[in-house]
Amino acid sequence: MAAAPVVFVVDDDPSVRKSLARVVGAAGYPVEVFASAGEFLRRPPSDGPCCLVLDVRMPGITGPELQKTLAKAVHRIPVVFITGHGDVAMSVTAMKAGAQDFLTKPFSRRDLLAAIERAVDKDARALGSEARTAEIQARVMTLTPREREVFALVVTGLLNKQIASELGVVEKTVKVHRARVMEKMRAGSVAELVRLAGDAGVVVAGA
Amino acid sequence: MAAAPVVFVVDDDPSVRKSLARVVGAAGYPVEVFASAGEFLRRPPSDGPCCLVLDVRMPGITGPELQKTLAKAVHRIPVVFITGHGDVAMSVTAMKAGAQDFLTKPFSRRDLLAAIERAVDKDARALGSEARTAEIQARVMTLTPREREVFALVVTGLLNKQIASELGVVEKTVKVHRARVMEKMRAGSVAELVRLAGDAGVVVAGA
DNA sequence: CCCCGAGTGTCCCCAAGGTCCAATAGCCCC
DNA sequence: GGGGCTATTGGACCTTGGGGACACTCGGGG
Repeated sequence: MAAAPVVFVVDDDPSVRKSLARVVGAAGYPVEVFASAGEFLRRPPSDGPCCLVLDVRMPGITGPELQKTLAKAVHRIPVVFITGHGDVAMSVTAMKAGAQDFLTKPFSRRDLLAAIERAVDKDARALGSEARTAEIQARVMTLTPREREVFALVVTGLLNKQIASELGVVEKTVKVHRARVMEKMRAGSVAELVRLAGDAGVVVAGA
Repeated sequence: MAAAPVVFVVDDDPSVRKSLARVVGAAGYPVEVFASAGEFLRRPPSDGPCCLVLDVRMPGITGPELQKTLAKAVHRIPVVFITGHGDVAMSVTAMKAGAQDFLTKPFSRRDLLAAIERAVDKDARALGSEARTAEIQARVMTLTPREREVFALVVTGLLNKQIASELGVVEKTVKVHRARVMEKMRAGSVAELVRLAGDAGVVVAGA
């Protein structure tokens, strides 16, 4: 059922594009090639697992610039750099910026495919946890403002009466909100609720 | 109160060692220099924040080999590589293995000190969360086997009676163990307990 | 005017947790 | 071998906290 991971190739050299598309395609990946960073950016973001094989030196937007642009957008996508004229400083910068790999030509297709597999695996995992987080966030969105407040206080471990005085209401009211929170968040227990809050990226204040 | 971050330097070239020690020392870091990886490994592991400035090419154990050795041991320490003859493949391998930075000679002292600061900051943060995890693990160690079982089942959100039937005992017994768990783990609420379990690295099964 | 978010009250039930007490089994030390 | 200690188990009793059911109020927006 899992969508096949897509490999995007961005390189200004037509012969390199063709060669890469052939090698990667032969390994069983759907491939999409782009002649420039701008062309790639105009493409709607992928929703499935994917990775980006990116040339460093290109006219217009360069590889590292594209990497930076993608990082600034939410656009999570693992990058495998390829280059003919790499230097150490460039590779280190790219790796520190989160690149998955950095290959210098000539590289073996084994190395390339290994890098792609690593990148694609990583993306699939990231996608999974991201989907989970999004699902939880969606549930949080269904909460009313007041319910959200109660939610936050419940997961810190406060008693209903403490939450009540914190919010300046009576305990009964807290119970009502609390019950709605449990229902909307689909949590069967406080333990589950706490774990949901954690996975939603919420860092509890009063630790 | 925080112990000053220590910078370890491992380089086989005496003049490089001397020069590095001077530059790093002038920046205010306590410095310890070693002429070989083996010499560094004989040193008792640092307990405070630190980082390792490591030459790549050395007779005997090389820089990357030392990095690998340290990674295999629990020995968390950020590595900043320096080298005179770096190539891209080497730098990429080192970065993928978790190096913080990879500088090629000649590098400015600004670059070196920036890399060291980054590395040391990272280590300080890692040290903090590690200390917290260790503290929690220590509390878990004070639990009896039975208490640990109850602990695990409580953080999954089960009711006392469910835990009881799971363990083949009556509810009362579970309450007793549960109370001891809360006390020994110093948790004031189930929410806190769940967060402690998470921070202890425990992944709950029945998610 | 009706719906929704928010707040509140009253009963009632069940879950959690504490107190006092007690028994059994394994272990270490003298 | 006896005494003390810990882990584990269990019972009776009581208090507090959590949560469901049902009813009612109030203000704002469509």
